[in-house]
Amino acid sequence: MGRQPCCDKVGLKKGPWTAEEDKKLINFILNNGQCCWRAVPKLAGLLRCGKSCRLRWTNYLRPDLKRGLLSEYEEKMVIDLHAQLGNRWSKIASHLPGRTDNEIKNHWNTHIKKKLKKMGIDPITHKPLSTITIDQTHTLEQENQPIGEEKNQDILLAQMDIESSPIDQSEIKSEDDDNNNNINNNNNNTMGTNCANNFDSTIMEVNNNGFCIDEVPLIEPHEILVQESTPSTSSSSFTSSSSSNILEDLKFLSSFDEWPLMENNNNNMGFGWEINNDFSSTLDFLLEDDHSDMMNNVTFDESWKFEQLL
DNA sequence: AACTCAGACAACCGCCTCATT
DNA sequence: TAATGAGGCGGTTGTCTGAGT
Repeated sequence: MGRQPCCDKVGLKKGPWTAEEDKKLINFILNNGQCCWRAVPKLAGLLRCGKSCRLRWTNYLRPDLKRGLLSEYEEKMVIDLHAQLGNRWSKIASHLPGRTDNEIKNHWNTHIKKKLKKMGIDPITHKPLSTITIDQTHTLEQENQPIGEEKNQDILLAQMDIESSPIDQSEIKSEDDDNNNNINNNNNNTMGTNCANNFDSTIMEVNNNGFCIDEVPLIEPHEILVQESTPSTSSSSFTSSSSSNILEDLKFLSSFDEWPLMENNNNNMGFGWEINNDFSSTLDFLLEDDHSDMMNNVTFDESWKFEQLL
């Protein structure tokens, strides 16, 4: 009956992943692709649960991930999407290529929540804090319902200067049945908002085509124009490395032609790993004579590539 | 220098849905 | 059809780091 268990949890390693484990997982996925996570730890020689491997890959090692802080535009999108979808981080993440649900969730909890509170907006209800009672807040928090009202959206738009986002309301309609009541109620409120007006053209187009957002990605990576922002030097990408020598850790990635490459528009942040053909030789050069100090002088684009590798 | 504290984020846990047997 | 596990998801915890004292 049923399937075999994903793993016997005896003797499995927990906690932060080491560079060595990352190497093993990456090599395995590169050679075998993503399939049957249950078998991955054994085949890759890892003492991890398959679930842990999947999480590590999807949240951290995937080559199409963008690292670093969310741009202002992405942040606005997250706020906008959260107002409509609530804490459905995976849905929100699906609109932000290269970002994971975990990353967005963390960013929401650590940055955006505070930002909104500072602005006098309840991060759960997206209502102005002054116009909502504690009881209401508590109730809504428990129910975790996305709230949207014209007034609130106006305030949000005014304060955050939110641009039109490419989300479409059909996504909300296509949600699970158990959410439909709440969502539909929410739609009644949001569909007439300025925010919704911004989506009108998209909505019409999508509805006419009969697409379901769960089936068709709304935004292809190459369609997104993320405003280039000054890269944050406080990016966690470097600090999170469990290795003491970043360049050494990059050695194993010498066969870059195996990684999926994506074209990069010069005006945009790249999606995917945009790596030059000679990047591996550049790495060799850096490794050979300890040119790590050069890392401090690389351009934004170059440093971004390095960050993607870490 | 040592300690405390808070912020940030990676990773885990438990639940849910759906596919498989 | 029921039982079971895989994969996905959201909430929570653990760990690391830097700032402040």
